[in-house]
Amino acid sequence: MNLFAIDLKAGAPIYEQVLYAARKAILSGELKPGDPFPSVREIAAHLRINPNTVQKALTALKTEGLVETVPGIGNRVRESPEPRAAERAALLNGDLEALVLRARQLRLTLPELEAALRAQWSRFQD
Amino acid sequence: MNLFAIDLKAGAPIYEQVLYAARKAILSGELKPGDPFPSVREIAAHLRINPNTVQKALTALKTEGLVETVPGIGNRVRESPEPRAAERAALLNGDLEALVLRARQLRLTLPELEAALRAQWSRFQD
DNA sequence: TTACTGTATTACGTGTCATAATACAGTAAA
DNA sequence: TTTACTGTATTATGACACGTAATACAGTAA
Repeated sequence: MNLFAIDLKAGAPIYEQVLYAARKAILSGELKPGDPFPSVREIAAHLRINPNTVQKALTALKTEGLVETVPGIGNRVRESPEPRAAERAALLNGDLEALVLRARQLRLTLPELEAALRAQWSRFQD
Repeated sequence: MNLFAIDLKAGAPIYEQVLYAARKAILSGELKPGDPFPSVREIAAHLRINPNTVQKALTALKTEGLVETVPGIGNRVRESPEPRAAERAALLNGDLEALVLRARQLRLTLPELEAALRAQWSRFQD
């Protein structure tokens, strides 16, 4: 099974790091809709962490609609679901405000920030 | 004493919310360098939280260089310190990547995201 | 039947968060 | 000097999240 890349670091919960790496792999196109998604026990063995910790991340992935489970078989990557307006608003208000705040604190200019944004954007498939 | 606006919500540690609100007040220009910064006990009484929780946020503000303490007198807003290159890189790589990832998940377009970024940017003083 | 899947449950240890109650040093004003 | 503010430090306690551990059960495939 193709295991997406994860390198665990201190400072954030393990299950969140697994969740983030899986999101990144799916949304960047590394894993495509219909592709098999690694099993709980496989990921756990590879990262040498507890299967329960992996399952916590998997539950979140299914809630987000990025992964679906075929009972008795395993998981696979889903077609991306329709986003919800409320989540869009939360990103555009809260998360962006926090980002701008930090950028201001670091004395970045708007052009610098925009350039960095576009650079990150281009790292994903369309 | 002028108390900056804070409305506590569930989901995030209280001291982080106090820290964020203080950062926002200072970086947005609501509180200017040289202005007195509210005392630990004053903020604690206003928000009806424990003074120790406020002090935790204050310690972080001093570490960031946004606030300084005059012993026996109180706190005041500092001149913003020089940003560190490492922190800039962390924002431009890690934080921006996470933002772009979420925006992609919500199927935002790059122009939409850029427009929202500029809108948030304009909410602060230059 | 055997060996994989996901899922659920209970228990334990650890650390963070928040509160609480004090205590101490520095400064200003009555 | 006394009083009343500042920030700071310490210790204790309770609630909760996180991670691990050990099982158990149902569904599917070879």
